Parts: sequence; structure tokens; C-alpha cells
Amino acid sequence: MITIKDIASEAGVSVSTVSRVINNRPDVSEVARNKVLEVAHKLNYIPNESARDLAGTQSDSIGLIMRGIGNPFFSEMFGVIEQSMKKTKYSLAINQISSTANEIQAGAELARAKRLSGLIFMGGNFAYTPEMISVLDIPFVCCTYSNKFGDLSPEIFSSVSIDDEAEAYRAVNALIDYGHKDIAILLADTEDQSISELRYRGYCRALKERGIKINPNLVQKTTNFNLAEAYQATIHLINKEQEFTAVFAISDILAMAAIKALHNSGYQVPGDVSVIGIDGLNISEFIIPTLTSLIQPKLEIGRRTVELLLDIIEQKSSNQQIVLETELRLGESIRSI
Amino acid sequence: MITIKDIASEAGVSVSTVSRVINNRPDVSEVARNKVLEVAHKLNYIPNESARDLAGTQSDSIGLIMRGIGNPFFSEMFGVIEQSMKKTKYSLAINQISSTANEIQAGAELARAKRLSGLIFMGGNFAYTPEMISVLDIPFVCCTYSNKFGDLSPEIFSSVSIDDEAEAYRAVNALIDYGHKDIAILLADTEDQSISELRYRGYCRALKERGIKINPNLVQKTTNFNLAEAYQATIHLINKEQEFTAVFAISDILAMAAIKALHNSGYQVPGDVSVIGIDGLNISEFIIPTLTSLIQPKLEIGRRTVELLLDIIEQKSSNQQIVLETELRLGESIRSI
DNA sequence: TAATGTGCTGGTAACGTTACCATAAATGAA
DNA sequence: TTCATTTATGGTAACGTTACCAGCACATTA
Repeated sequence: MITIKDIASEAGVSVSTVSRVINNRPDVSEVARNKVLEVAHKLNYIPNESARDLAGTQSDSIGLIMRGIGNPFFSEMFGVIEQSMKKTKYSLAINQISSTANEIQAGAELARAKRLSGLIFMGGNFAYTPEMISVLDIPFVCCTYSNKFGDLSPEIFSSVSIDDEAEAYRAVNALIDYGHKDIAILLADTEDQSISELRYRGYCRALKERGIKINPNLVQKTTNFNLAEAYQATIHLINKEQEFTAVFAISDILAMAAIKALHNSGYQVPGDVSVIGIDGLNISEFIIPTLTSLIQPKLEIGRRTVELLLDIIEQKSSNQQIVLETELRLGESIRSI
Repeated sequence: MITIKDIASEAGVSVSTVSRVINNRPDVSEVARNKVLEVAHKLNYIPNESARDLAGTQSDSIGLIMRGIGNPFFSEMFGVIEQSMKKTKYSLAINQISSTANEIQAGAELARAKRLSGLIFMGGNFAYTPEMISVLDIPFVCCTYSNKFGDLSPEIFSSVSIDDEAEAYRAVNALIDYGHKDIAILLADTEDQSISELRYRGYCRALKERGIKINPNLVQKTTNFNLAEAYQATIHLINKEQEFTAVFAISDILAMAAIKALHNSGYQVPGDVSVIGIDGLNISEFIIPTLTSLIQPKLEIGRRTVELLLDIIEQKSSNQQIVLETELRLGESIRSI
């Protein structure tokens, strides 16, 4: 194991100077700098991150607390974030937590155990209170969701996401514009304060504004973002024998399962039933019929999340809530009636 | 920040004793142990991993070098491995590398930077030489692939995977059993020594053994495991106007894109063309038509990978190559002619 | 009785790095 | 010339933990 001491003696300078060179600090002469770099390269030196983290005021690690990798949307988002982080000096420490676990607690523990510089939360809950986040004494950004139900003031938290309520509203309006009135909704999560709840609110608002009564029989819940369960939930919806001509699935993963269930039950999509989703999974463009969906700008969400977090860490920016827009991709899964 | 010193003075013992308790070592009296645990809990103590890694002989981190997260199969495998690792004391350090990067080099660097106890390689290349892996001085396991092209003796490396050649052979034989003779193959990767190459060999062997000549016009390549590219490749295959009644896609992701491309080009699947894949993505069971595929035992691959690596680290086992079998799931995408 | 374990405990030097202070040399201003 | 200021460097104490050695009771054996 090559250490800065080895480099120091080999290059004929002190460990302090080596450390300064490695960390790209200004107060070093060109001669010393070049000599150190040359020796470091020759000896194939790799800094020991543990020692760095321990000695430094903070580590160069960012924690990612993920919930529900079951939904491929988050796998895709993970890839994007990982990619964005690659361009920085920071590395990612990932912690996947169960849907029931307390993510704030998990984040706080990871942060202290690994001396993280910052945290990214993905796929979480919405209801944070100031007391809850007070245990987090480092910068954090919520990715793909905001704090619509909590009572946090905008100054004390950051997020990068779409406006779930507004986008759902837009999706349902698209269906209504196509002439649909009997629109079922396929929800996930049993928790009240979830992304599902927000999108449900958008559904309700759209129907109300267009003078359509909400029919509880057309509100179908599934426990999570899982193909098999969503399939069963759709079968259940069909078995209610309540007429509907369209399904708004609050996620592409649910939408794809719904299309399959409808198809297996003898319904044509979009002939008999139109289906629209939200999220924009890569695969949803390649199924038959192509899924109509509101595509989240995954690349930009990931990029902006990393950017914002780093700016906050480096005190170039303060907390803010960034809201991005989806793009409506018209696929083959809906038609007008 | 609470340290073992705080606990030591609060509990009235030495730091050595606290360390012993935290690490569950035997030589501590019950009285001291209980007192320390009580104080640690009261002060909400969380061990500093950096200090641990630095002071200890090795860290409790395992590195995961992943290639090509583009293929959802690896996202799903990642979830499984993450889950399996949860049950152990080890934590995961993930490094996603580009398809051109040298994974051995990446692994070696990560291992030294973070003082890893072991490495898992996923989605990589096949051709390792003893010199190449000699830079890795820690235990490692190749997950989902083996070393079919390299000249490593079985004693010096470990893997958990299916037999890609044999499984491809099985898939193509299934098509032949259904009466198909003009069987196209959809490959990925331009590199010679890949998973794609092995599956291609299985395809060739099956055809040869059943007396079918290999038609180069029916061998269609795409540069990687990507839906859009696979779609284009299939279109290209169709445009050759070479008759074929079946497609063997060497991965589900390619198979799904192929089905879509065939469908958009006016071919019925399986009416005109049968399609079979390998891997077993979650979604492939929910597309129309349900994909026929050889399902990799993802859970078991992940579990055995972690198990084997930990056994090697803890010297309970030596290197070995574990080969698991797929399960043929007959979907709607093939039919006999 | 003396010698030899055995179980538990504390002290302290690592681990590899950074932060901070001290100092020497070089430069500029008075 | 002399003093102040800048620039480049080295020395060393942290950081929080584990590994290792030493030592003290107390029990066991010859």
C-alpha cells in the first residue's frame, strides 16, 4: 500500500506538500508539484478514502436513499444520477430501504456512519415536519418528489421533481378531450401521503372541472408499483362490471400491467379501453400498443438534482424547489370516442 | 459526534472494552457489556465507518463493478444483490463503468481507495488472463458470467452464472422442435468475447446438430443492449428480405424490441414469426404477446454470489464456478409450424 | 506454597490523511 | 538598509477506531 509518506520521501518533499498537490491546492511551486505528480503516477498511488474522510472535515461521499426499486422508473433514474455524479469528485453511497422504513432516519444514520457531505432522497414520502428533518444536519435534495403535504417552509428543503398533481390533471384532461367520461384510475400505495395521492388529486380536479362525477367504483388501488399486483388489481376492476372507456394509471408500470390485463380479459386497447400513464419508462415506447404517457425529463431531473445538491454543499446556492415539466407522448394506447 | 470515548467515560470503562462490545467479541463480562450497550443506545451512538476501515485490517465494504445498466436485467440483478447484502454486515460500494472501460482496473482502484474486502463484477467481459487479474489482490466473484474465453485455471477465480452456450442451444432447439428452420438470431455487442458470443455459439451448435445451415443473412448484430438500437437492427433484418419464421434474441430486451419492430412492419408474432429470448425480465411476462424466454434464476444467482464471496473472504470456501439453470417459460410469442 | 493458567481490563501505538501552526526564503515598501 | 508581507515549505496533532501488549485478579494444578 503506497501512502503519501512514500511519495514524500521518494520526491524529497514533506507529506504536507504531497497532500497539497493531491488536493490541487494553490500554495505549491511548479517544481514541487510536478515532481510529486510524477512520483505519484510512477508508484501508482491511490488515495485512501477512509483516511481522507477521517482526517478531513467532511467526506466526498453523497448518500442516496432509495425506496422501492421495484419500480423500474427509479432504476432508470438511478442510472441517470450515477452518471451525473461521475462528472464530479463525489462518490455515491447507496442505501435501498424498504417501503415501511423511515427514510429520514436511514439518511441520518448513513450520513453519520459515512460522514456524508449530502443526501439524495428518491421515491419517498411527502410529509416531513421540521422536527423530522432536524435530525439531518447536512444538505439534502428530494429527487422526483416534493413536500406537498408537509409543512416545511421552502427555505429549509430542496427538491427536483415534476408537479404531480398538475401533470395528472393534464393526463386526465387529455382523456376527456378525447371524449372519455368513464375514466378509471389505477393507484398505487396505501399510504395517504404519497405520489399516488397527488396524482389522484389531479384526477379528481380534472373530472370535477369538466363536470364529471367521481365514481368510487372506478378508483382501483394496488399496494405498490409492481406488475403482478397491478395486473390483479386491473382484473379486479374489470370484475366490478362497471363501465369505463379509459384508464389513467398513475405510473407507466401500472399502465403496462393494465393493458395486459385488459387484453387477457378480452378488451382491445385502445379499441375498447384507452390507457394513459405517467413517467415514461424506456420500455413503454416498445410495447404493443405503444403507451401514451407523460414523460418525465429523467436526464434533466438527475442532472439538476446533483447540480443543486453540490451547489448547496459548496454554498453556492440555497435551498430551492425545482419543478420541471413532462412531455406528452401520444402513443397507440388511446383513441377518441 | 458521539465516539467510543464518550461511551467509555460515561460507562466507566476503557475504550478497548467499548470496542470489544461494539464488535461483539467474547472477552467481556456481562456487566460491562450491558452497561456499554445501554450507554451506546442512550447516546444514539453510530460507529464511524471511516475510522473503522482505517484502523481495522480491512473494511466491511464490498465493491460492485457494473457494466451496462442500459440492460434492465442488470438493474433487476442489482436489486437482488443489494437485498442479499442487506442480511450481512457488509455494505455495497457501487461503481458503474462504461462499456469500454477496463473493469479489472476499475475494481483494483476501487478496492484500494476504499479498502474493500471483496469485489463483485457484473455484466462484464469474458477474457481474463492471469496477469490481468493479478492486480486484484482481494477476493472477487463474477456474477451472471463466467470466464469461457480466458485461460484462468478454476482455482483462481469464482463465478455464478448460467451456461450461456448451453442455454442458447436449448432455446434454439425449442424453436426447431416447434418446426422452425429459418431462424434468425439477434445479437448484441461488437466485442468478440462477450455473453453474446457464447449465446451465438449455442445457436450455431443447435442448428448444426439438427442439420440446418447457418445463414449469415439471418445473423443480425446490434451494438448493445438497447431497445432503440435493437428495434432498428430488427428493421434492418426485415429489410434484407430473407425469409425467416423465428427469431432467437440473445436477451429479453432485444426480444421485446424485435417483437415491436416485427409488429410495426406488419408481421404477426407468433402468427408469422416466433420470438424467443433469454434472461427473464419482469416486464417480459406482461407484454403482448407474453414473451417466451429462458428465465435466469435471478434470486438464486444474487444470493449465491453474495454467499460465495463472503465465504471466500472469511476463508470458509475456495474459488469455484457455480453454474445454475434457467427455466423455460413458454409464452405466447412462439408457435409451432 | 509456588507456579501456571484464564478471564477480564486498560493503555497506547498504529491506520493514512488533512488542518493548522511555525518557519524560512523571497519580495516589496519605507 | 530595515521592516513588513507574501510564498512555499515542513512538522505535528488531530480524526475515531482497532490491534496488540501488559497487567491484575482469581482459580487451578503440582
